Amino acid sequence: MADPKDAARRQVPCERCPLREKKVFRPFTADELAFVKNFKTGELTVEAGSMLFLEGASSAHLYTVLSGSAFRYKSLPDGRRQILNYCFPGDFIGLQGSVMEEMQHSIEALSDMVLCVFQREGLWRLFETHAGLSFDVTWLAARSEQILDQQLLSVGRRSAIERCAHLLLHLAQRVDEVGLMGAPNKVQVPITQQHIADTLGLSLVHTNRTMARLIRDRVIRWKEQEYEILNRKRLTELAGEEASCPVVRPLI
Amino acid sequence: MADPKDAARRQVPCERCPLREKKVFRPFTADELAFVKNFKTGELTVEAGSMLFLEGASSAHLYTVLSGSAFRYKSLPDGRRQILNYCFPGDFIGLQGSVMEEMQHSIEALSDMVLCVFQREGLWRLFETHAGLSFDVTWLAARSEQILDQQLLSVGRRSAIERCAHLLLHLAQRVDEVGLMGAPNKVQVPITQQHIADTLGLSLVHTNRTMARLIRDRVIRWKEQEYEILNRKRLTELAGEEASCPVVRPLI
DNA sequence: CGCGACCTTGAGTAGGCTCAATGCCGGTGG
DNA sequence: CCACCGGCATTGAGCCTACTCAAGGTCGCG
Repeated sequence: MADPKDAARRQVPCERCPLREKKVFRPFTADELAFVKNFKTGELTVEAGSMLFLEGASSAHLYTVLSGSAFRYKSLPDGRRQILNYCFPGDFIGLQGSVMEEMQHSIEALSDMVLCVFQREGLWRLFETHAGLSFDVTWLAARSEQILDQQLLSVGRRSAIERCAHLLLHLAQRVDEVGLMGAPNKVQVPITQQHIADTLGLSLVHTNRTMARLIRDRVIRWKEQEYEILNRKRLTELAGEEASCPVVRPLI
Repeated sequence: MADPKDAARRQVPCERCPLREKKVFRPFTADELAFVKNFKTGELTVEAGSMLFLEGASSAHLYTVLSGSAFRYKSLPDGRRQILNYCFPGDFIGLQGSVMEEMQHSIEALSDMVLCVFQREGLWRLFETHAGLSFDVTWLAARSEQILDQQLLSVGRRSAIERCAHLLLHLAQRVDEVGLMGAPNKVQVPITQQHIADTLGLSLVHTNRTMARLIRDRVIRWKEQEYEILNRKRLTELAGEEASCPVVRPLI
């Protein structure tokens, strides 16, 4: 797990990284690209279900997701679990671990993943030599805080069906941003209803019944590895909020 | 509101800022201190109840809380409100607004406050010239994300009494860190039970009943402008978690 | 064919919600 | 000085959303 020996050798050179072409990511200067290329120490391939980070452990690495997805969570001593956020391609993860001594959350791969690996010390050089990239790191931190804010609003103040609607839209948007939406409105994310329950602070049974309502009313279609949005208008009404427009962001 | 004309003239010079003496804040170099002093453009005094930031507006300012406290929240169109976090002396607020175009949350003063004012553009100079301070800004962003993680775990997965216990301990610790705890275990924070309810995702009535249990069992004492922890051990048991140890942090 | 992972469904319960009233200040204006 | 009002805390009653416990059902895989 996170063992450098597993790092794949077939590196994709950063300047030809397929992610970088997506329009959500801001163009980098040649200099920035060169730095990032050097900052990157390898690639890591992990299987679905692997732990990328473990609460309480410390971590020497930072990652950028190249492909696949993961989720970040915290647990209570008795096993209750709260999923905090999801990680998709382009997401920069592990900053907390590089900045504090000890991870306060765990991250588990939802699917097989490929990750760009960076060393914790490299981050310091980044701050010393590249103001623009430093700002980007901060920007990304602020953005993930924003997502967390939304999530907290949902869990604290929305009803079960509103929470489901909001989450389904949120995931759809994030997947779409990185061009992973299969057919239009087909969201391919390998989550189970248990994941949804743990994200929304609901029980599995109640989540199932709530999703069943959405399915019965033909608002969505649900399959094990993907779902489809059939009635986006209705889903948005239920979520009771605008879907914030996608913003151009850095890819480190 | 946030009007530069209100900026008080009686600036405290940063090098003699009383906050800076507290041991929670890391010592700054003379150079860092000089930069921050220059970065600071004034002070702002606001009354309890004022809005520091408004969801949907944009903001040209960043603040560091010098005295007083505030809370950060989001609302749903129908008025349901979720408090996301509290702001105490030493907290650096408004980063989201400086980094994104538009605020995604509001901040309201709980008490009269004095704030250090910084200009958004100054932040860019900070990143260009001071790697250490840039890292600090990122560190602070990561830290507030951590607090949010804890909060989300609470709201999503803890019972009402566990949530109350956790929040009361959390606030106590934050207040203590900056040396604002009155008598030992006396936490002076001007929050109402409505604030607690909105923080924890509970109704006012249920919050009241839950607090009543804590009061009846002599775990805490509750007054309008402060509460006192009578039985910290019990409160910690209820919260079902360690109170994370205070960490040395930067003060910008 | 059995097993594990996931989804479904039923039944009963309870934690937390809403509505509604009351009590208790402290401030304000007549 | 008193009456009134607004903000906050408190309490009762009834309800409902969401939870728990418990069984299946389906599907893919070894």
